[in-house]
Amino acid sequence: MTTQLDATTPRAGAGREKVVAAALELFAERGVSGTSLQMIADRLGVTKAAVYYHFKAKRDIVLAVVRPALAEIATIAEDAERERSQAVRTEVLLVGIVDLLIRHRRLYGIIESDLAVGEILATDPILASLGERLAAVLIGPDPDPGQIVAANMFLAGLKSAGASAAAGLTDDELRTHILDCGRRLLRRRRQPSGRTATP
Amino acid sequence: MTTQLDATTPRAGAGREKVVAAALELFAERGVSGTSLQMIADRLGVTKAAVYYHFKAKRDIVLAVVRPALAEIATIAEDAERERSQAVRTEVLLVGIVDLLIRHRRLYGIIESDLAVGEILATDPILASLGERLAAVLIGPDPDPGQIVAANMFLAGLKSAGASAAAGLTDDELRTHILDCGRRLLRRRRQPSGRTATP
DNA sequence: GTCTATAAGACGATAGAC
DNA sequence: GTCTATCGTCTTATAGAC
Repeated sequence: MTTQLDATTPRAGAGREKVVAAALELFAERGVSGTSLQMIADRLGVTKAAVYYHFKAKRDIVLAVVRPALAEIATIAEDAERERSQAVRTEVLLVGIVDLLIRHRRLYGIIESDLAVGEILATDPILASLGERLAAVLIGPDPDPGQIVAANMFLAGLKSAGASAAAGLTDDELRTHILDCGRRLLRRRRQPSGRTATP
Repeated sequence: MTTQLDATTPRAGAGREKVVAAALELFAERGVSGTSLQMIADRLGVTKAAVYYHFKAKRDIVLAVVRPALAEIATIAEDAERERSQAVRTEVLLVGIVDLLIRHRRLYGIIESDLAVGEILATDPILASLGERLAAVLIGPDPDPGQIVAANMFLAGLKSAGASAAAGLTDDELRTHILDCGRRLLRRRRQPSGRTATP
């Protein structure tokens, strides 16, 4: 084992990762605003100052918790963007996001359920535009308002669908049901104004 | 004008209602946890102590802001429960909730986007069970897991669908699109295991 | 009904010893 | 890498004058 740097996290260490793990649990339980550095320190059995050795601000802990999953979403969006048909782009992104949600169930709720997180994410220019970019790939170039509403409902609903309904479901069952919801919401409908295809 | 009590708020007064109005604005802008009593007082041009004359705790302000709309939802749920067919119950509740969302756009986001609100609402036994009760009426007596996931996605997605997509839409257009989403998600599908009807 | 003043404590963050 | 100790600020909430 060398001390070479990891690609995603500068100076990754055991202590640093313990902080991230404890923060993830607490953020999921009580929200980011509802979690103090004292609580993170208590869960690890250390003091606040020890936590500050690994991260110089709370904001950096939030980013460290959230960034890996968001980077994964960005990769999935790139994969989807390479597809030539919009129907396939939608399907690739849909399956990719749902799969990611299943693998990181708790994380999705953290991002979606705290206004403070949005402000922190807005700091990072790549992360800031991710939400809009997802919606854009999900529904294609010139969407009608109905599609925008549907895409937003799906992306926001992912959180709760994964959380409160997860009671007795296996990962595979949950994935199937959420995918079904996504397809229902995002399937292209006939244009209300008449034309169904362009030459 | 007499000084008789209002049914919903004990000792309703102009000052009290100003506090509620200012709190509603701030909660919508910055979340409940992100709003201090100082901010509410500043917006009204008074001191914190003046706010404390009307409400003895922040918790009570949150309840005063949220309770009227939740009471309305409860009434709609009762109306829906009186219908004999499940399809009609779903439709009545669906239309009622969406209509309420349109009328109180900001409020829905407040309830959904702050874990602290959930804890406060859990204090009030009637309000606490409202979410589960809504899902129950929305999908009927013995729902399959897919319906539960769909109902949760719809109820959670309402918030974001109303907020970020509302850019250039009139209330009526937004209502139409959200209703369309709700019907797509909640329409009963064939049972995957075979039987489509019971004798 | 609104004010000043203040209590009592949590918060994020820092300095410096070990 | 973790500690003690602390700074300065913010928080909810109260007491008592006007």
